[in-house]
Amino acid sequence: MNAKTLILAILNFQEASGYEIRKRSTEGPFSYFVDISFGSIYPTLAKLEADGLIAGRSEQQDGKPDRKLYSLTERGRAEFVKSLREPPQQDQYKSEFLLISMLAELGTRESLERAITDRVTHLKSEMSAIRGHLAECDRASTRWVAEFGLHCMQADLDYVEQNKDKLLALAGNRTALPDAVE
Amino acid sequence: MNAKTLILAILNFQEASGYEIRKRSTEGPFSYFVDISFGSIYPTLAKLEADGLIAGRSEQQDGKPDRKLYSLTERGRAEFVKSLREPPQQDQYKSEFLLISMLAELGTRESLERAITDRVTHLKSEMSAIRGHLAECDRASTRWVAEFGLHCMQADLDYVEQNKDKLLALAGNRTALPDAVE
DNA sequence: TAGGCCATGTAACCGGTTACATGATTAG
DNA sequence: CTAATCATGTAACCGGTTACATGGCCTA
Repeated sequence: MNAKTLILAILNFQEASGYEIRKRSTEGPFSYFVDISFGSIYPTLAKLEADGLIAGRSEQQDGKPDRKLYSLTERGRAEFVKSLREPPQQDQYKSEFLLISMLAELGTRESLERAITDRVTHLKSEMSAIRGHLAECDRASTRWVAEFGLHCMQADLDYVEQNKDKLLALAGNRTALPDAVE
Repeated sequence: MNAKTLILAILNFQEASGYEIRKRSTEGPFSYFVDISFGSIYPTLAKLEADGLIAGRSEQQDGKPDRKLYSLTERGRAEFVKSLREPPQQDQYKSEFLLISMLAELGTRESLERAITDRVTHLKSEMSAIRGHLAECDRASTRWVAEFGLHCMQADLDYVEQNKDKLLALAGNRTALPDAVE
Protein backbone atom coordinates (compact mmCIF):
# COMPACT_ATOMS: atom_id res chain seq x y z
CA MET A 1 0.00 0.00 0.00
CA ASN A 2 1.86 3.01 -1.23
CA ALA A 3 1.25 6.74 -1.29
CA LYS A 4 0.18 6.60 -4.92
CA THR A 5 -2.68 4.19 -4.35
CA LEU A 6 -3.91 5.96 -1.27
CA ILE A 7 -3.90 9.36 -2.95
CA LEU A 8 -5.74 8.01 -5.97
CA ALA A 9 -8.29 6.40 -3.66
CA ILE A 10 -8.94 9.62 -1.81
CA LEU A 11 -9.16 11.64 -5.00
CA ASN A 12 -11.56 9.09 -6.40
CA PHE A 13 -14.08 10.34 -3.86
CA GLN A 14 -13.51 14.01 -4.39
CA GLU A 15 -11.12 16.77 -5.35
CA ALA A 16 -8.66 17.55 -2.57
CA SER A 17 -5.50 19.41 -1.66
CA GLY A 18 -2.36 17.80 -0.26
CA TYR A 19 -3.29 19.09 3.13
CA GLU A 20 -6.75 17.54 2.99
CA ILE A 21 -5.33 14.25 1.78
CA ARG A 22 -3.15 14.15 4.83
CA LYS A 23 -6.13 14.84 7.08
CA ARG A 24 -8.17 12.10 5.50
CA SER A 25 -5.35 9.63 5.75
CA THR A 26 -5.03 10.27 9.48
CA GLU A 27 -8.57 11.08 10.56
CA GLY A 28 -11.03 9.79 7.99
CA PRO A 29 -12.28 6.26 7.48
CA PHE A 30 -9.03 5.30 5.75
CA SER A 31 -7.04 6.09 8.84
CA TYR A 32 -7.22 2.75 10.50
CA PHE A 33 -5.55 0.80 7.77
CA VAL A 34 -3.24 3.38 6.16
CA ASP A 35 -1.25 6.50 6.98
CA ILE A 36 1.08 8.85 5.13
CA SER A 37 2.87 12.09 5.91
CA PHE A 38 3.35 15.38 4.07
CA GLY A 39 6.85 14.40 3.05
CA SER A 40 5.46 11.70 0.81
CA ILE A 41 2.21 13.37 -0.23
CA TYR A 42 3.53 16.46 -1.97
CA PRO A 43 6.24 14.77 -4.03
CA THR A 44 3.81 12.01 -4.99
CA LEU A 45 1.17 14.54 -6.05
CA ALA A 46 3.75 16.27 -8.25
CA LYS A 47 4.72 12.97 -9.79
CA LEU A 48 1.15 11.89 -10.42
CA GLU A 49 0.42 15.21 -12.08
CA ALA A 50 3.51 14.91 -14.28
CA ASP A 51 2.32 11.41 -15.24
CA GLY A 52 -1.08 12.76 -16.20
CA LEU A 53 -3.03 10.72 -13.65
CA ILE A 54 -4.26 13.74 -11.74
CA ALA A 55 -4.76 17.41 -12.57
CA GLY A 56 -4.26 20.32 -10.21
CA ARG A 57 -5.83 23.74 -10.12
CA SER A 58 -5.03 26.61 -7.80
CA GLU A 59 -7.63 28.19 -5.65
CA GLN A 60 -7.44 31.45 -3.73
CA GLN A 61 -9.09 31.65 -0.37
CA ASP A 62 -9.51 34.69 1.78
CA GLY A 63 -7.99 34.56 5.21
CA LYS A 64 -6.29 31.30 4.30
CA PRO A 65 -3.30 30.45 2.12
CA ASP A 66 -3.90 29.49 -1.49
CA ARG A 67 -4.28 25.83 -2.08
CA LYS A 68 -3.95 23.47 -4.97
CA LEU A 69 -6.85 21.15 -5.58
CA TYR A 70 -6.19 17.91 -7.39
CA SER A 71 -8.63 15.65 -9.16
CA LEU A 72 -8.35 12.40 -11.07
CA THR A 73 -8.00 12.55 -14.84
CA GLU A 74 -9.73 9.99 -16.99
CA ARG A 75 -6.49 8.10 -17.35
CA GLY A 76 -5.90 8.29 -13.61
CA ARG A 77 -9.31 6.87 -12.83
CA ALA A 78 -8.93 4.12 -15.42
CA GLU A 79 -5.55 3.09 -14.12
CA PHE A 80 -6.71 3.17 -10.53
CA VAL A 81 -9.77 1.04 -11.23
CA LYS A 82 -7.58 -1.44 -13.04
CA SER A 83 -5.14 -1.65 -10.14
CA LEU A 84 -8.01 -2.19 -7.70
CA ARG A 85 -9.07 -5.28 -9.58
CA GLU A 86 -5.76 -6.97 -9.22
CA PRO A 87 -5.29 -9.32 -6.26
CA PRO A 88 -4.34 -7.27 -3.21
CA GLN A 89 -1.15 -7.72 -1.23
CA GLN A 90 -1.56 -9.51 2.05
CA ASP A 91 -2.21 -7.30 5.05
CA GLN A 92 0.82 -6.12 6.93
CA TYR A 93 0.69 -6.23 10.65
CA LYS A 94 3.43 -5.16 13.01
CA SER A 95 3.04 -5.12 16.75
CA GLU A 96 5.54 -4.19 19.39
CA PHE A 97 2.91 -4.96 21.98
CA LEU A 98 2.92 -8.61 20.97
CA LEU A 99 6.70 -8.72 21.13
CA ILE A 100 6.57 -7.40 24.66
CA SER A 101 3.87 -9.91 25.50
CA MET A 102 5.89 -12.75 24.08
CA LEU A 103 8.66 -11.78 26.45
CA ALA A 104 6.45 -10.83 29.37
CA GLU A 105 8.85 -12.51 31.79
CA LEU A 106 11.42 -9.83 31.04
CA GLY A 107 9.01 -7.00 31.78
CA THR A 108 7.94 -5.56 35.09
CA ARG A 109 4.40 -5.55 36.36
CA GLU A 110 4.31 -1.79 35.80
CA SER A 111 5.64 -1.87 32.24
CA LEU A 112 3.17 -4.57 31.26
CA GLU A 113 0.27 -2.93 32.99
CA ARG A 114 1.00 0.31 31.25
CA ALA A 115 1.31 -1.36 27.84
CA ILE A 116 -2.05 -3.03 28.37
CA THR A 117 -3.94 0.01 29.57
CA ASP A 118 -2.45 2.08 26.73
CA ARG A 119 -3.61 -0.51 24.25
CA VAL A 120 -7.09 -0.63 25.71
CA THR A 121 -7.55 3.14 25.73
CA HIS A 122 -6.13 3.44 22.25
CA LEU A 123 -8.43 0.74 20.92
CA LYS A 124 -11.43 2.36 22.53
CA SER A 125 -10.65 5.76 21.06
CA GLU A 126 -10.10 4.25 17.61
CA MET A 127 -13.42 2.49 17.89
CA SER A 128 -15.26 5.62 18.84
CA ALA A 129 -13.65 7.43 15.90
CA ILE A 130 -14.92 4.70 13.61
CA ARG A 131 -18.39 4.94 15.11
CA GLY A 132 -18.18 8.63 14.27
CA HIS A 133 -17.39 7.90 10.63
CA LEU A 134 -20.19 5.39 10.57
CA ALA A 135 -22.68 7.96 11.76
CA GLU A 136 -21.66 10.39 9.02
CA CYS A 137 -21.45 8.07 6.07
CA ASP A 138 -23.95 5.90 4.30
CA ARG A 139 -21.85 4.39 1.56
CA ALA A 140 -22.44 0.67 1.95
CA SER A 141 -18.83 -0.31 1.27
CA THR A 142 -17.37 2.22 3.69
CA ARG A 143 -19.79 0.96 6.30
CA TRP A 144 -18.77 -2.60 5.58
CA VAL A 145 -15.14 -1.73 6.26
CA ALA A 146 -15.98 0.28 9.36
CA GLU A 147 -18.04 -2.58 10.79
CA PHE A 148 -15.21 -4.92 10.00
CA GLY A 149 -12.82 -2.72 11.94
CA LEU A 150 -15.14 -2.50 14.90
CA HIS A 151 -15.63 -6.24 14.91
CA CYS A 152 -11.90 -7.00 14.87
CA MET A 153 -11.00 -4.36 17.42
CA GLN A 154 -13.70 -5.62 19.72
CA ALA A 155 -12.21 -9.09 19.51
CA ASP A 156 -8.78 -7.67 20.30
CA LEU A 157 -10.17 -5.75 23.26
CA ASP A 158 -12.08 -8.73 24.59
CA TYR A 159 -9.07 -10.96 24.54
CA VAL A 160 -6.81 -8.43 26.20
CA GLU A 161 -9.29 -7.57 28.92
CA GLN A 162 -10.13 -11.18 29.66
CA ASN A 163 -6.55 -12.40 29.68
CA LYS A 164 -4.52 -9.52 31.01
CA ASP A 165 -4.13 -11.07 34.42
CA LYS A 166 -2.48 -14.13 32.98
CA LEU A 167 0.05 -11.92 31.27
CA LEU A 168 0.64 -9.74 34.31
CA ALA A 169 1.29 -12.81 36.38
CA LEU A 170 4.32 -13.60 34.23
CA ALA A 171 6.12 -10.33 34.89
CA GLY A 172 9.62 -10.81 36.25
CA ASN A 173 9.22 -14.56 36.26
CA ARG A 174 12.74 -15.34 35.12
CA THR A 175 12.56 -19.03 35.81
CA ALA A 176 10.09 -19.51 33.00
CA LEU A 177 12.40 -17.93 30.52
CA PRO A 178 14.99 -20.06 28.82
CA ASP A 179 13.68 -22.60 26.42
CA ALA A 180 14.16 -23.68 22.89
CA VAL A 181 11.36 -22.45 20.68
CA GLU A 182 12.42 -24.95 18.09
CA MET B 1 9.56 -2.55 15.16
CA ASN B 2 12.93 -2.67 13.56
CA ALA B 3 15.41 -5.35 12.64
CA LYS B 4 17.50 -4.66 15.72
CA THR B 5 14.71 -5.38 18.20
CA LEU B 6 13.55 -8.47 16.40
CA ILE B 7 17.05 -9.91 16.19
CA LEU B 8 17.68 -9.24 19.85
CA ALA B 9 14.36 -10.87 20.71
CA ILE B 10 15.18 -14.00 18.76
CA LEU B 11 18.69 -14.22 20.18
CA ASN B 12 17.25 -13.80 23.65
CA PHE B 13 15.77 -17.25 23.25
CA GLN B 14 18.81 -18.92 21.82
CA GLU B 15 21.98 -18.59 19.81
CA ALA B 16 21.27 -18.40 16.08
CA SER B 17 22.75 -17.69 12.67
CA GLY B 18 21.48 -15.05 10.27
CA TYR B 19 19.86 -17.75 8.25
CA GLU B 20 18.00 -19.14 11.26
CA ILE B 21 16.89 -15.69 12.30
CA ARG B 22 15.33 -15.23 8.92
CA LYS B 23 13.53 -18.56 9.23
CA ARG B 24 12.18 -17.72 12.63
CA SER B 25 11.00 -14.33 11.51
CA THR B 26 9.02 -15.87 8.66
CA GLU B 27 7.96 -19.23 10.06
CA GLY B 28 8.15 -19.20 13.82
CA PRO B 29 5.75 -17.73 16.34
CA PHE B 30 7.08 -14.23 15.61
CA SER B 31 6.06 -14.47 11.99
CA TYR B 32 2.57 -13.17 12.30
CA PHE B 33 3.47 -9.77 13.66
CA VAL B 34 6.93 -9.14 12.18
CA ASP B 35 9.04 -10.00 9.12
CA ILE B 36 12.52 -9.15 7.86
CA SER B 37 14.70 -10.21 4.96
CA PHE B 38 18.35 -11.20 4.57
CA GLY B 39 19.21 -7.79 3.24
CA SER B 40 18.53 -6.27 6.62
CA ILE B 41 19.55 -9.17 8.84
CA TYR B 42 23.20 -9.51 7.90
CA PRO B 43 24.11 -5.81 8.04
CA THR B 44 22.23 -5.45 11.32
CA LEU B 45 24.03 -8.44 12.82
CA ALA B 46 27.36 -6.89 11.84
CA LYS B 47 26.35 -3.60 13.40
CA LEU B 48 25.12 -5.20 16.60
CA GLU B 49 28.36 -7.12 16.92
CA ALA B 50 30.39 -3.96 16.35
CA ASP B 51 28.34 -2.29 19.07
CA GLY B 52 29.05 -5.13 21.46
CA LEU B 53 25.43 -6.17 21.92
CA ILE B 54 25.93 -9.58 20.41
CA ALA B 55 28.90 -11.88 19.89
CA GLY B 56 29.45 -14.20 16.96
CA ARG B 57 31.37 -17.44 16.66
CA SER B 58 32.00 -19.48 13.56
CA GLU B 59 30.99 -23.08 13.36
CA GLN B 60 32.02 -25.65 10.82
CA GLN B 61 29.49 -28.18 9.70
CA ASP B 62 30.06 -31.15 7.49
CA GLY B 63 28.09 -31.27 4.31
CA LYS B 64 26.84 -27.77 4.94
CA PRO B 65 28.45 -24.36 4.67
CA ASP B 66 30.04 -22.82 7.73
CA ARG B 67 27.79 -20.65 9.74
CA LYS B 68 28.19 -17.88 12.24
CA LEU B 69 26.26 -18.24 15.45
CA TYR B 70 25.40 -15.12 17.37
CA SER B 71 24.42 -14.77 20.98
CA LEU B 72 23.53 -11.86 23.24
CA THR B 73 26.25 -10.31 25.33
CA GLU B 74 25.49 -9.14 28.84
CA ARG B 75 25.23 -5.58 27.59
CA GLY B 76 23.00 -6.67 24.74
CA ARG B 77 20.63 -8.45 27.08
CA ALA B 78 20.55 -5.54 29.49
CA GLU B 79 19.82 -3.03 26.76
CA PHE B 80 17.18 -5.24 25.23
CA VAL B 81 15.38 -5.78 28.52
CA LYS B 82 15.43 -2.06 29.13
CA SER B 83 13.93 -1.30 25.72
CA LEU B 84 11.22 -3.91 26.31
CA ARG B 85 10.06 -2.03 29.37
CA GLU B 86 9.47 1.19 27.52
CA PRO B 87 5.96 1.85 26.23
CA PRO B 88 5.58 0.11 22.86
CA GLN B 89 4.73 1.87 19.62
CA GLN B 90 1.17 1.46 18.48
CA ASP B 91 0.52 -1.46 16.18
CA GLN B 92 0.84 -0.77 12.51
CA TYR B 93 -1.77 -2.18 10.24
CA LYS B 94 -1.92 -1.83 6.50
CA SER B 95 -4.49 -3.52 4.37
CA GLU B 96 -5.00 -3.34 0.65
CA PHE B 97 -7.94 -5.67 1.05
CA LEU B 98 -9.79 -3.04 3.05
CA LEU B 99 -9.03 -0.41 0.46
CA ILE B 100 -10.51 -2.62 -2.21
CA SER B 101 -13.50 -3.27 0.01
CA MET B 102 -14.02 0.40 0.61
CA LEU B 103 -14.24 0.84 -3.12
CA ALA B 104 -16.10 -2.36 -3.85
CA GLU B 105 -18.28 -0.57 -6.39
CA LEU B 106 -15.27 -0.16 -8.64
CA GLY B 107 -14.41 -3.84 -8.55
CA THR B 108 -15.92 -6.71 -10.47
CA ARG B 109 -17.66 -9.64 -8.89
CA GLU B 110 -14.70 -11.79 -9.89
CA SER B 111 -12.03 -9.49 -8.50
CA LEU B 112 -13.85 -9.19 -5.18
CA GLU B 113 -14.63 -12.87 -4.95
CA ARG B 114 -11.02 -13.70 -5.54
CA ALA B 115 -9.80 -11.18 -2.96
CA ILE B 116 -12.17 -12.69 -0.39
CA THR B 117 -11.34 -16.34 -1.01
CA ASP B 118 -7.61 -15.50 -1.01
CA ARG B 119 -8.04 -13.78 2.34
CA VAL B 120 -9.98 -16.67 3.80
CA THR B 121 -7.50 -19.31 2.69
CA HIS B 122 -4.60 -17.21 3.84
CA LEU B 123 -6.14 -16.66 7.25
CA LYS B 124 -6.87 -20.34 7.64
CA SER B 125 -3.33 -21.33 6.78
CA GLU B 126 -1.90 -18.74 9.18
CA MET B 127 -4.16 -20.07 11.88
CA SER B 128 -3.10 -23.62 11.35
CA ALA B 129 0.54 -22.52 11.46
CA ILE B 130 -0.13 -20.86 14.80
CA ARG B 131 -1.85 -23.99 16.10
CA GLY B 132 1.32 -25.78 15.10
CA HIS B 133 3.48 -23.43 17.16
CA LEU B 134 1.07 -23.81 20.02
CA ALA B 135 1.44 -27.57 19.99
CA GLU B 136 5.21 -27.32 20.14
CA CYS B 137 5.65 -24.67 22.75
CA ASP B 138 4.70 -24.40 26.37
CA ARG B 139 6.04 -20.98 27.26
CA ALA B 140 3.06 -19.25 28.79
CA SER B 141 3.73 -15.89 27.17
CA THR B 142 4.21 -17.33 23.71
CA ARG B 143 0.98 -19.23 24.14
CA TRP B 144 -0.75 -16.05 25.25
CA VAL B 145 0.32 -14.32 22.04
CA ALA B 146 -0.59 -17.29 19.89
CA GLU B 147 -4.06 -17.50 21.42
CA PHE B 148 -4.44 -13.79 20.90
CA GLY B 149 -3.60 -14.21 17.23
CA LEU B 150 -6.04 -17.07 16.82
CA HIS B 151 -8.77 -15.11 18.54
CA CYS B 152 -8.33 -12.04 16.33
CA MET B 153 -7.97 -13.99 13.13
CA GLN B 154 -11.08 -15.96 13.94
CA ALA B 155 -12.98 -12.69 14.37
CA ASP B 156 -11.66 -11.48 11.02
CA LEU B 157 -12.66 -14.74 9.35
CA ASP B 158 -16.12 -14.73 10.90
CA TYR B 159 -16.87 -11.24 9.74
CA VAL B 160 -15.67 -11.86 6.20
CA GLU B 161 -17.52 -15.12 5.83
CA GLN B 162 -20.74 -13.77 7.27
CA ASN B 163 -20.69 -10.53 5.30
CA LYS B 164 -19.07 -11.38 2.02
CA ASP B 165 -22.36 -11.46 0.14
CA LYS B 166 -23.09 -7.87 1.08
CA LEU B 167 -19.77 -6.83 -0.35
CA LEU B 168 -20.13 -8.91 -3.48
CA ALA B 169 -23.52 -7.33 -4.11
CA LEU B 170 -21.84 -3.95 -4.48
CA ALA B 171 -19.54 -4.95 -7.35
CA GLY B 172 -19.93 -2.74 -10.39
CA ASN B 173 -22.64 -0.71 -8.70
CA ARG B 174 -21.52 2.64 -10.06
CA THR B 175 -24.61 4.54 -8.98
CA ALA B 176 -23.66 4.15 -5.35
CA LEU B 177 -20.30 5.71 -5.92
CA PRO B 178 -20.02 9.47 -5.79
CA ASP B 179 -20.47 10.97 -2.41
CA ALA B 180 -18.71 13.32 -0.10
CA VAL B 181 -17.07 11.47 2.74
CA GLU B 182 -16.78 14.75 4.59
C1' DT C 1 19.86 -32.92 -13.80
C1' DA C 2 16.95 -29.54 -12.02
C1' DG C 3 15.41 -27.46 -8.16
C1' DG C 4 15.49 -26.69 -3.38
C1' DC C 5 17.87 -26.06 0.93
C1' DC C 6 21.83 -24.50 3.44
C1' DA C 7 24.62 -20.29 4.15
C1' DT C 8 26.66 -15.34 3.93
C1' DG C 9 27.03 -11.20 2.15
C1' DT C 10 26.81 -6.70 -0.90
C1' DA C 11 24.95 -2.93 -3.87
C1' DA C 12 21.46 -0.51 -5.90
C1' DC C 13 17.42 1.25 -5.11
C1' DC C 14 13.05 2.91 -3.04
C1' DG C 15 9.54 4.43 -0.31
C1' DG C 16 8.97 6.53 3.26
C1' DT C 17 9.76 9.81 7.72
C1' DT C 18 11.60 13.87 10.20
C1' DA C 19 12.80 18.18 10.39
C1' DC C 20 13.09 22.48 8.45
C1' DA C 21 11.56 26.85 5.96
C1' DT C 22 7.78 30.12 5.45
C1' DG C 23 3.84 32.76 6.69
C1' DA C 24 -1.04 34.35 7.39
C1' DT C 25 -5.14 33.83 10.40
C1' DT C 26 -7.84 32.59 14.26
C1' DA C 27 -9.12 30.91 18.79
C1' DG C 28 -8.16 30.67 23.66
C1' DC D 1 0.55 36.44 23.44
C1' DT D 2 0.62 31.80 22.37
C1' DA D 3 -0.78 27.91 20.21
C1' DA D 4 -3.21 25.77 16.75
C1' DT D 5 -4.87 25.46 12.00
C1' DC D 6 -4.33 26.25 7.27
C1' DA D 7 -1.14 25.48 3.49
C1' DT D 8 3.03 23.96 0.42
C1' DG D 9 7.17 22.36 -0.22
C1' DT D 10 12.33 20.58 0.20
C1' DA D 11 16.46 18.06 1.93
C1' DA D 12 18.59 14.88 4.66
C1' DC D 13 18.24 10.70 6.22
C1' DC D 14 16.87 5.87 7.20
C1' DG D 15 15.22 1.47 7.26
C1' DG D 16 14.13 -1.53 4.59
C1' DT D 17 13.63 -4.68 -0.04
C1' DT D 18 15.24 -6.81 -4.37
C1' DA D 19 18.44 -8.73 -6.88
C1' DC D 20 22.83 -10.43 -7.46
C1' DA D 21 27.18 -13.22 -6.43
C1' DT D 22 28.85 -17.70 -4.82
C1' DG D 23 28.80 -22.52 -4.01
C1' DG D 24 28.20 -27.20 -2.05
C1' DC D 25 24.92 -30.86 -0.83
C1' DC D 26 20.72 -33.50 -1.17
C1' DT D 27 16.42 -35.11 -3.12
C1' DA D 28 12.96 -36.11 -6.68
